[in-house]
Amino acid sequence: MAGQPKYEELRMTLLAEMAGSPPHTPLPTEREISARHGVSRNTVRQALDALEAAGAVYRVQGAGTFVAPAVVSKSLALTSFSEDMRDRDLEPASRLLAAGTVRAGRQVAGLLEIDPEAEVVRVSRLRLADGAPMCLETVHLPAQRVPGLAEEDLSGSLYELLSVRHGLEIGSAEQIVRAVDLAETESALLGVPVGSSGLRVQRVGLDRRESPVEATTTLYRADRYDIRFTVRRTARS
Amino acid sequence: MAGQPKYEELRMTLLAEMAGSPPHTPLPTEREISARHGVSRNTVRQALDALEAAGAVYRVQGAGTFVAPAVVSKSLALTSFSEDMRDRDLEPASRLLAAGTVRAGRQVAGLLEIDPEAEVVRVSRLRLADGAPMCLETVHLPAQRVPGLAEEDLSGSLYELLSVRHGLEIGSAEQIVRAVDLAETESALLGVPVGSSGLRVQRVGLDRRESPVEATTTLYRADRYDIRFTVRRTARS
DNA sequence: GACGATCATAGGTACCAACCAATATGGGAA
DNA sequence: TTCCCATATTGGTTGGTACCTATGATCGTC
Repeated sequence: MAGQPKYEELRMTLLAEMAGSPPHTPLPTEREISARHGVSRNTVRQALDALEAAGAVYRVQGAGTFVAPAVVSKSLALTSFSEDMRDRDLEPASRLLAAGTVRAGRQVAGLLEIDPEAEVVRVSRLRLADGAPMCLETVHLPAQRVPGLAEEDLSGSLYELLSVRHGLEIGSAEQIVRAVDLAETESALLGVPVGSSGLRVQRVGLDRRESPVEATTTLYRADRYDIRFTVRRTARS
Repeated sequence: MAGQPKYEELRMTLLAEMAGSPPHTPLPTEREISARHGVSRNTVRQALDALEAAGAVYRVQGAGTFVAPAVVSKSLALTSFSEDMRDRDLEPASRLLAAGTVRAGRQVAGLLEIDPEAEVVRVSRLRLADGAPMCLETVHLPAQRVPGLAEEDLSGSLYELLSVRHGLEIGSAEQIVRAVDLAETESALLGVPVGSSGLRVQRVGLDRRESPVEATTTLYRADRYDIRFTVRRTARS
């Protein structure tokens, strides 16, 4: 049984040590952390790189590394609905609306990079948070890669099911976010007035090799859901 | 004047070399790149790290590094409206609606972490793309940090103005995205039917020290604008 | 007291060397 | 022919070292 990398362990340790400190508190210097924890400075920098990327610390050359101010928004990560809701201190649940196998069709086929005539499993679910409707979710997966999925228990985390039962790991996803006017049936299912707006998130999940595994359209209630994230200046290509 | 780091130069070189290759084409091994370009493997890995983060390549341990499939969505970056529109091949423009100095008030003061009684510069602009309305933007900045801003030329890029004239560099920003129902005046300004939905992006721009510099609320037309980005699985904290 | 040069110290870049872990492949066994 | 396993190869992790550059406090000068 292998442990996790040292920089990962160090990252956790530093995160724990920082927990109580007020913002802008300086961390020990890289060289000091290196000496104190008995690891090389490379390893320390790897840990700090991760913390910086996560927005937990900021670094200023010549000055030091500092605890970042507590932020409202966490960094954007690829999470399942279940994880997402738990992060928001809400209890996730699910109501299956439909599940079955259909022909892909042009649009879905394009997203999944398969033949339009190929079969896909389509699963529609109403997802609840603390018992109240939060969003409508329709997932498409190539039937070939998930045999028997439509007959399995679809009340929980789909990502987990894909991982455990079918060996599919989603490593990244492309998302397109739009505001939309909800249709009548959609408002009814979500329990909001007709004419309300919603947040539509279209996602294509990719495996480690950047090959499409799932295409999902999620329609969130505008009054209960928002998307929070941090963006950073990057080198212009 | 110093040149750029080697890994940055190497990143550009690799990006150029990859340009014509079809997806999933393997790159040379790290050791080979290292030898061929006369740099250490660490430097190669730094360059590849950047390319991977940008979604240009993907790596599989034991297999190699490969050109990532062309993606619809670019990685999410901190861009100004002007940059954003040019990325979408639209011509940005601006119509100043209002500019002046007011007391911060509780909400804005909270976002900017200043005293509610302190003065802030408020600038409201209607932003156009290819001549048609795209969004309504209202910016708040601490008056103390941007003396005389309200009297300057506000038709172009605000970020550039802040950088050049006031030495303020926005290094990162926190954003909250919601779908909203547009108010009457808003729909009128944006030129969309009453009752349309819009995408509201609330942003707090931070400088290098993670200290708030600007608070902006932008209201996009739902029919012309979407947000595209890639998310990756990260270690759970 | 105000200002500017000096310098210790912080993070940033770059190099080398070694070993670990996942992978793909080819050769040998069934 | 098929399957499995040893193994070479790839990226991943860790250690160590040296030097560069930005920062900020110190100290001297005006």
